[in-house]
Amino acid sequence: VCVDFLTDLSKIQMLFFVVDTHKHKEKHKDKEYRHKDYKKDKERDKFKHNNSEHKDHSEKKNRDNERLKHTDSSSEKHREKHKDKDKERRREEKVKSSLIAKPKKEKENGYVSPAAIKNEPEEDNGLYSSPQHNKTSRRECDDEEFDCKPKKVKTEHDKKSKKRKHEYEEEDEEEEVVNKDKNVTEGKKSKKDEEKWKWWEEERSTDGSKWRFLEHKGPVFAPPYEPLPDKVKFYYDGKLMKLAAPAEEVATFFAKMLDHEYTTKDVFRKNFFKDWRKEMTSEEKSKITDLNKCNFAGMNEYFKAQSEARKQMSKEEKQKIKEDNERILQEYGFCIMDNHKERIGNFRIEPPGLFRGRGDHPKMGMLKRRIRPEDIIINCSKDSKHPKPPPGTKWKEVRHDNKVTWLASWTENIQGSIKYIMLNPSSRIKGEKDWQKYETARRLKKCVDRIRNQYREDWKSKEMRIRQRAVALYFIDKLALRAGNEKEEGETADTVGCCSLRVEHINLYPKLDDQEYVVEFDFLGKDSIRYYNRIPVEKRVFKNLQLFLENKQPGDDLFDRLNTSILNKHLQELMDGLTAKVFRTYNASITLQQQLKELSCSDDSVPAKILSYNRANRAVAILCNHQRAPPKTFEKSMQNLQTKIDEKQKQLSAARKQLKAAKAEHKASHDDKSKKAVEVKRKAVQRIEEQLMKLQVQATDREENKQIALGTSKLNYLDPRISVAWCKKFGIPIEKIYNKTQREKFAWAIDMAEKDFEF
DNA sequence: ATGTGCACTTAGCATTCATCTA
DNA sequence: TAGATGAATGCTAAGTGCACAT
Repeated sequence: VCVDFLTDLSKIQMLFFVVDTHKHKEKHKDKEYRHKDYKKDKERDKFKHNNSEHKDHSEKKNRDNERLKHTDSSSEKHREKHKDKDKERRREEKVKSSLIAKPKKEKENGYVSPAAIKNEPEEDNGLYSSPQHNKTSRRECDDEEFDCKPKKVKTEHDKKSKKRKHEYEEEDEEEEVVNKDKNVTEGKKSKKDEEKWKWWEEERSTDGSKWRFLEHKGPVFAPPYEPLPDKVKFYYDGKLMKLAAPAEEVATFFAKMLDHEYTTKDVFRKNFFKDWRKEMTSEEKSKITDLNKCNFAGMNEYFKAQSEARKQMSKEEKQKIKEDNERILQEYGFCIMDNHKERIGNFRIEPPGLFRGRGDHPKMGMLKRRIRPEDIIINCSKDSKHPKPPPGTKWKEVRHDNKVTWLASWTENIQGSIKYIMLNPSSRIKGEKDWQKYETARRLKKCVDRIRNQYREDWKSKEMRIRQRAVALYFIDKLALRAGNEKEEGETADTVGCCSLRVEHINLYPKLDDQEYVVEFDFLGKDSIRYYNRIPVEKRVFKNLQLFLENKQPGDDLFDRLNTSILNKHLQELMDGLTAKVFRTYNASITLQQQLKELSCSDDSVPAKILSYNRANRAVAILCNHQRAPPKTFEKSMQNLQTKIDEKQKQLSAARKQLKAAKAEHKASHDDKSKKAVEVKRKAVQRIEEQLMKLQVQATDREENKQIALGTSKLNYLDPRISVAWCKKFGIPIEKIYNKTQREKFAWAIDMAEKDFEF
């Protein structure tokens, strides 16, 4: 039965890339591989792909399941080539402090119902004047927003939803940590109350302000450095050496990472050493001139022992730490925004350390310096209780800008970018934005056909820039590529998106296997994750690409007449609020919806339905190229699971035998007792069958998920209302799909989506 | 058109927590 | 009950896109 069930399942859908563990196992054994020896691998890949048949039939997902993070050596070439373009680094501290918020153009805020005007005069002003509604005359995409705007049906509605909410909470408490919840602080209670606030049933402000009142306690700073005890030794060139605190601190950053691959990389070591020397006394500086002569082993052992000791702590000690953390959370982890207590996302300032850039980052290993109160800009209401800086210190600035959402900010010293302290995803301010994002994507749904027709027309344009724009847009739409902003060279890893693709990132095959006009993409995208895909395109696209490639070097831009701002300007004209990234959201969500429709079968058991959901989710993750390193223990845990399955199977056949025996017994005796025995056995068989099926489903799911990360798409690209509707339709408890954090983030969707919701 | 600063979203990896197993 | 394991959470880097200046 189970085997049949599984084969059926695999028949159902076609989004499967075949997991060829044999071929790929070796490569993935350790993740170190990912950054090494890439060039060779690239060649091998090409070869492999030329010769291996593609088993994946899904058009969009026609890509290798072997996508690796890596380092691209061709970037070197590229950097050389463009060196002349290199601009002066803007590393210098920009301490420009604009005290007052610049008057900005009003932000899109599309959900206000003209019928429900609030009394507050400040809101009246903006109410009808959402720029989005004034600007364009083409409104065909707009209506949706009005359908979904928060409805003001207070009383009635409230009762209903309150009841619903209660149901959720009860389930919550039964399934999760009831007991623990109780003995944790009182503060929890008011938090619980806050969770019930349904901001999505309220009107939105339309004047571009993000809040009216904001009060918080400021950030939590990293604990000060504690010098090492004397027993911890550091040797330079074999000789014992005691470092002064500043240099010692930086040395410990390195010592803690000794086991990490980073510390073997030249760039990392070079950057670290350079910055480390800046922290040394002149005496230290003159002695320590070669990183290779430094012996951090003693420090490294010390930290290992420390973390071991932490693990071995008694229950009481652990409990105390937990309570301390909880206290800090209660004090600093929340703020008051417009009459509601809201959770802050990251209220701790990033501690000092060594910069860990991803991929081939030119700045890896640089010292991330300690942030002091003097570096922090506080943002809060004028009439709020301002946060106090730690005794003896001052804030850099306190401002009152309600056009932004952050509570505190500082400038980071590696890239010179600004870091922010903002609210948790469950907050109103994040939730509204998220909801709005999906509404924009739904508007795109309404006009996507028109836009697609248009770019197909544009492939024929006599203007090069229009053709390039149209082809790029086609990629963004079809392959869900990122926009690809330009980046400053030498400041970050060499990665690209659609508009910044270079000639070296694609290969054209007029004919490949039995397909025509195949484009092969091979480049490093965000986070230096490799995007590898081969895909047949329409002839016209192919011819255009050939045209774009004419007379170009590998390091030249593929779309030399295009950048993201040109593209987005064009998109803005096609639909209000449309940008390149909306396509990713749209295609992700629509794919989920379609896949769910195709894969779900109401006769399936709950685990089977959830497998279907995960597969739909997976299709999206593949589309968006969301990868992960295969877990270190993957093979082992698969084996364990297989062992379990084997055992279950044995159990099952044993149970079946017993059932047979019982039946025979019953046939012979026809008494009540034997009848009962048959029933008991039958039940046992059934139970074991179910367990076995569950295990097998689990195994399938896990195997398919080896290199694919579902979380990112679930959290950022899939309209949660699709999932909620699906759960309601198929009677799946929402907890099976969203964990606690996710349910908090998507509370708005869980509350408002009914089973007939259509993206 | 181009450059730059800023605000905010999206991303994968590291660490911690909870649960299961021996 | 310790230790292993997988899930959840935390952390912060790396994107996108817009406003504004030149």
